[in-house]
Amino acid sequence: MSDQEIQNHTAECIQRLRQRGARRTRALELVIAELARRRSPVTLAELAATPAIKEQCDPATVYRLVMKLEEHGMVRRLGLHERSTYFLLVVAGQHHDYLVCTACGKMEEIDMACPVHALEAKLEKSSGFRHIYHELEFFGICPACSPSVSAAAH
Amino acid sequence: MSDQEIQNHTAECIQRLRQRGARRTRALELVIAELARRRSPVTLAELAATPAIKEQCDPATVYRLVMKLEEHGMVRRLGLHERSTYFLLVVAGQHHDYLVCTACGKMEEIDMACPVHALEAKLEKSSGFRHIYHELEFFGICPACSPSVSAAAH
DNA sequence: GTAATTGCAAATACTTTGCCACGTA
DNA sequence: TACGTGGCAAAGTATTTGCAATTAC
Repeated sequence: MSDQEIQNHTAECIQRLRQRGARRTRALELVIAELARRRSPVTLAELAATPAIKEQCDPATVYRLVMKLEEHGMVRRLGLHERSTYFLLVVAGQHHDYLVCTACGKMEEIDMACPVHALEAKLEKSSGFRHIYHELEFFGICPACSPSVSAAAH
Repeated sequence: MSDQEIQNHTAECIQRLRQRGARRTRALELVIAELARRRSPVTLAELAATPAIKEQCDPATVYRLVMKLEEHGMVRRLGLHERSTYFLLVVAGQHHDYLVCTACGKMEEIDMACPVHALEAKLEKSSGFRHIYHELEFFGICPACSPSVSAAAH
């Protein structure tokens, strides 16, 4: 996202939160802007360690803000099999799937049409679940790790 | 799986591990058999709390065994957005996707042809990753939770 | 002024490791 | 006997909460 888009999205998120009784605070702005700035999922620790945030917010505050954003559907969590959870800002029209190395943890976005979207509507009907979204990850051994991971794993 | 299939699969797993220097122990048998018996992903805590296991194994042992099984590709971990990780026995020809309620955590298997398998081979070529598998989960609000989760989430 | 928010510190929960005794081959 | 394995206990890491002080409106 461009700086302009980041600003717009940040403003929009804050606006939506304010309509639900939340207050506009510096910490909130910083966290949303940083999430918008990043293109990839981040852990709470990474987010809290961002210089601008680190200087001005307590990690507990970051935690509570991200939880609030998640409650309101503005942030999603991702299970990438690391010890800690990853979070990602929800931006309309944007969706990515990931390819993760089970040996070194390297994660890359997959650039392809996601074949699963079409199923969501169908699934809503058949299951009765609402607000369905999906998460799709591929796991494997990346080229760099290939040599060190022998046939042992299979 | 039937009792017979559970026994067969347990024996096969142990056999494969033994070929790699592992020893046949009671704890190993119990853990694999329990994983084979269950149809759904389990956490380490759940596994360790299984009566037969609880009586005869320390949780740390269960942890180490599951890690070992995972190293050898016999168990996979699943990110279902709970605080703890879920594990699932790998059985050739079996694959399931899941639908999880973000409000109560209820998880159900989805009974449908998985539309993603076909992509794995293609992805191996384009990415250079080896031994690719995928994980696909759908998240949403289940019918039981629908009333209590107002429009707030959207 | 009122209610939401923050920082700090402490409590949980989950995961991981060290070490020595033990069991398997 | 030799080395993988198990139990117990402790350490490490991530997450979550309590509470008083602060800030937004």
